Amino acid sequence: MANNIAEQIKLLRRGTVEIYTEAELVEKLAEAAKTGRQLRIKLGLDPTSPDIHLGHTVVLRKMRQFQDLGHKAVLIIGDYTARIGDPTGQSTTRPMLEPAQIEENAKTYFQQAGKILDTSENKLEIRHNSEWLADLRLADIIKLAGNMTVARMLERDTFEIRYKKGEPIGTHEFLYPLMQGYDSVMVKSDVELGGTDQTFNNLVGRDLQRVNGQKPQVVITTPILVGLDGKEKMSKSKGNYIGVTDEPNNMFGKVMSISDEMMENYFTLLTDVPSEKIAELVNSNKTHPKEAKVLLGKTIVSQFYGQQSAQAAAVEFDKVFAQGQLPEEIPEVEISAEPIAASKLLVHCKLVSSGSDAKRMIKQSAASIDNEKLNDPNAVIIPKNGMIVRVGKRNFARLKVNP
RNA sequence: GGGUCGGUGCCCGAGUGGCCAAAGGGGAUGGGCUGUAAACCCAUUGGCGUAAGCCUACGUUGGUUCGACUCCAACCCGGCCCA
Repeated sequence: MANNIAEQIKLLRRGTVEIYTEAELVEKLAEAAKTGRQLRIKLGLDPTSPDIHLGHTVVLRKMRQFQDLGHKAVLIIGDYTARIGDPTGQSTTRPMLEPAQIEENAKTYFQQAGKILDTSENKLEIRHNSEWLADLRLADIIKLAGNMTVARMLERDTFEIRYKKGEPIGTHEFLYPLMQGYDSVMVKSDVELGGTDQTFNNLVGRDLQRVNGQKPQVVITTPILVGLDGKEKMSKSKGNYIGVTDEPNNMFGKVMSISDEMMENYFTLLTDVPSEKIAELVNSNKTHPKEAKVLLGKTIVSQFYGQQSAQAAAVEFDKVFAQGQLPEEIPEVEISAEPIAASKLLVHCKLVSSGSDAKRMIKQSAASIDNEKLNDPNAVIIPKNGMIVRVGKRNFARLKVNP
């Protein structure tokens, strides 16, 4: 690994928005190099939604870089926070979670995060914040709260925006940044990573550490990855995400659907392709955008499934979408040999959400059987083995007739 | 606690007794153009029913009315102002 501090900084700086402060980071890295002490790199995670997507991997990849430089990842499971119901999600309060559910989620999370992180024992430490938060008494909490002013709290942009818009802000919401900051104190973190949406919370950690006589952590913020729609942040609930457990073909296809403008961002944040190379790839005079995107797709898929699967996904994609051929694998649907109305058949194959939807699709001539367009929802179909039912470009079903 | 405004379909938002499954926009889906890109264009967007039509839906519960998303009452939730 790079021993040169300047090189380390260059590496760590890629794909970050801000480092508070870089000078302090240099100092810590230098000290670590000199004394051999591992830096403690903190990352808080929310155990309410276990499945992780590429948006999460941005910060996880940054964590991995620190690990590769010899430092220790300290993951904090916000189990206590989750038990109360974390309101950080801008508007609505999240539901409280049972401890068992939290553990379940955390397990899934680690399974998935392990695809990015180094999970060897001396590189990873996992803590639950209930460990110290559960024991705090009211007096402790009030004292903690005394470290923060209301004006300061309102600087936080989500609060500021909501306050100006007249949206409710629960008093307890002021406690979350304090709790997270307190986590930093308790694990003696040297560096905290997080998306830009966590900036405020993480900076509070610095304040609290200072108050508690610790050297303040360096806060590194990473960009929020834009989702497939090109507008909003990638999130499961918005459905604009690429999950790390998505099948290779699906993953590749999703990458192919992003807009050209997003490629540079994805290359920078989700791959190790050197920036000079990226510049060439996103310059449409030098590289055809589609070619660049295929490379992007392959690179991303191979991180999770290896070169071979990535290549296969690219081939399959070309076959199905560029050439309009049938995909390799078509879900098989069992059905009885009874004659059935076309619209019902689509419902049976789960290619549409309802009978009405089926009728709509047929009316728009979006549905076909064995490549023949359907035009009458009531047409009677006699199911035959191997019949291919299709709706739109990408929804297929192959019939399997039960005698 | 008092006053006041408001709660509508996935989201935003119009509607203020029948013409309302509810304007408009966003999103989503299907199609066109393409590189399953963007932009743009067209269409669709509660469920059931072959259809006529029926059912469910406008915070909750009751009421007025031939008829309510629209009026009344109570309740629940939220904003703002006052204390």
